[in-house]
Amino acid sequence: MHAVKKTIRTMEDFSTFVGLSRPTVSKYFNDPNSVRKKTRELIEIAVKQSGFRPNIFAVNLNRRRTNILGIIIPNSSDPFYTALTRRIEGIAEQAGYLAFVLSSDGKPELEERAIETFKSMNVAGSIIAPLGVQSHQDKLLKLGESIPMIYVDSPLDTTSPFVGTNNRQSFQLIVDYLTRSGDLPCYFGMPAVNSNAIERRNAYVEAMQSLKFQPHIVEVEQGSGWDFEKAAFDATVDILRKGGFPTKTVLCANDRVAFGVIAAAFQAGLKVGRGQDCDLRVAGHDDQPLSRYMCPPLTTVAQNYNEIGRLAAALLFHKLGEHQDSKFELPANERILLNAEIMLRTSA
Amino acid sequence: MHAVKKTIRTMEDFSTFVGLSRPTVSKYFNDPNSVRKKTRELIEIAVKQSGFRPNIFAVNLNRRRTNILGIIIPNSSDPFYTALTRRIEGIAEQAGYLAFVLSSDGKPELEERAIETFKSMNVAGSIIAPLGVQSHQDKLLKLGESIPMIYVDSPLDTTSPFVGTNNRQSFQLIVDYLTRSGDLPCYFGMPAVNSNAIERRNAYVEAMQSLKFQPHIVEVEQGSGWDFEKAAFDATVDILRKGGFPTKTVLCANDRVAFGVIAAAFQAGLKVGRGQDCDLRVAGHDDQPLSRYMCPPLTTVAQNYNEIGRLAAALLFHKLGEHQDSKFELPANERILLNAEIMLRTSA
DNA sequence: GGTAAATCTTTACGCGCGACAAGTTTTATC
DNA sequence: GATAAAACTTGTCGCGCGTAAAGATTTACC
Repeated sequence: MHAVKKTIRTMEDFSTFVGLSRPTVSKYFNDPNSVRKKTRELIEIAVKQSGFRPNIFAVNLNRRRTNILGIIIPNSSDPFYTALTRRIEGIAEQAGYLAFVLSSDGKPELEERAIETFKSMNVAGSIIAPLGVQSHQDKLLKLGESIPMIYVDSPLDTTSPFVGTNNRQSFQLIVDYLTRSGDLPCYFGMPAVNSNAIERRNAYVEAMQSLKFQPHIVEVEQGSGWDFEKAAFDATVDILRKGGFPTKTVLCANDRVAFGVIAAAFQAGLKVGRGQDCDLRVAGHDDQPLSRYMCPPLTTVAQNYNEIGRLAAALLFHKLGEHQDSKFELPANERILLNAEIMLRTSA
Repeated sequence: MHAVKKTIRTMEDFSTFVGLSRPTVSKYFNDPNSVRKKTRELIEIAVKQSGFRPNIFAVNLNRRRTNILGIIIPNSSDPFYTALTRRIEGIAEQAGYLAFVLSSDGKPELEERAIETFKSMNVAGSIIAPLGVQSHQDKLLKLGESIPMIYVDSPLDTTSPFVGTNNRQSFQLIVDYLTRSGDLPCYFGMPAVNSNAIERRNAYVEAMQSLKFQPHIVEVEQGSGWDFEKAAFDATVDILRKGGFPTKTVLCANDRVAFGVIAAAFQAGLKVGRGQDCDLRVAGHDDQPLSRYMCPPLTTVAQNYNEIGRLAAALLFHKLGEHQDSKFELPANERILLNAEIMLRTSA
């Protein structure tokens, strides 16, 4: 702390500082285990002292494969995607990769720009929550020819590697519960921002039919983008003015839709919940962080975003040929559907 | 679409494809206006056809200043920060910069890592929402010596460039309203994750005293990190069990705290709102996207995150010597406190 | 049409590091 | 202590592009 060294900028500077040759230091940064233990400790101490980190651009310019992972999510304000992202970021960092997150913000042109940015960065691999039918399928598939890509949340097509929630299972679960415990659920959709919108709708219908019940669908206005709460709120206000929902139980395509429905119901003076004195039951899907703090706490189905993130990363690393910890058991195939877990609270 | 050209990878390839020399093309990518209109159009057409983008690493390796901006936020799941981030990302992109967002996730060591990552990327400038007292002040200030840094949300110290909300004004506003319209507000704090925790507390006390009222502070348990809702929920459950709040109006340090309070009050059978039949008024601060969909809709003070983002970016670009649009009026000094706007809804 | 200015081309260097080859020193093994 | 293997050093090349200098060509203007 008393001697101010000449500023160490390059790996050259750093290597003379440590008293080693640059290639040796370079080897260390590429794989710490590729140098002798004594050398490794020497370098590690010097790193702490000097705070040196190799220049990211120089490292990745002249490398077969960069250490950058590209992540694209459709909405950066949705806690589900941010939580998923954080999980992947953490795993990536542990494996020595840097996760670069871009949001397509619901807009296909931004998704395209993100793809091009990743191309210009020569990312090693990519994890993408696509915009669905509006996605630049061709561009994504083309990028997928040169680098491994994993899709999450909603599949791009029927063949690309995918990790997400089994909507059929999750809706079976919640429909089962709702039909057993009260009024038949009608289904309140979400804007068709990705394939989940259609899939969940179908999953609901299927679940109802398997129980020999008549499905009831409440169509939500399209074109409202990712502001689910507002779309659902406005639609519910409208529905309540026109006589109410077809049944006294509303199963929403996701929690954010449920937030809008509950807010509108509350403001219309309706009491939401499963009590005797309640007017409406509302259930969601996803288990957002705030769902348990709703009034009433939202009954929903929890997507296992931790597992989705972990498996997507595992799948990606597998394709990158990374030797993972043995605890990272490899998924059997490349299309993984995780089961969801029902979260019984008091809204339904 | 019929002729498949030889794959264009480098700027060299691209320049022969366009029929220009590489330095000219290079000039174009650095500043499209530095080449003749005719040439510019030529290149632009070729870019569309080929989808070529210069390799980011090569570009930034040999440049006085990179085109990367580093952004650090303390919590990637908080809609306030993600909204702020999106705003900055958009402005950065328009100016030809790439915004790289990292989250310190409330942990000082992650904040330090983020700083080091940005150093190794040689970022042109940085916008940071610091962790406050726990921040690596020394590292941040040291980084600030070599590149321009702007702080947002909560100041690092008393001298560094800063853009944020004027807590004194905003709390004056809400305290004024609350005292005028009903019971005196007590103050429900937030975990001391940054300097806002202290500042807002003081702002409340000051506002109360200026009105000759006795301030009442409800201390919140520390050490709960960024899970504000849970901390507030648990604390409220405890408080209600022990006889309730000191007054019948609770002014929360932020909306997420208010969510927790409202949820706990609801589950305790209390009615929240400003009606005659209500047991408790609850007000927040920030105006989160979900606040208007709470039950009841949350009365709060809106931080102008759009302006915070815009001004932080403007300040940064100014320091980078970028010539901005004239509509970007330059802030007079480097510490900008924005006024907040009260959002009267029905919770208080 | 002549001249200067603007714009382009050609040529060359180097950013910081990965990668590889060839030579030298250290470590492990018996 | 001899021998081979492991680990290191020295030296060199090139990734794709920014940048600068010097010369060739085009444009603008009277």
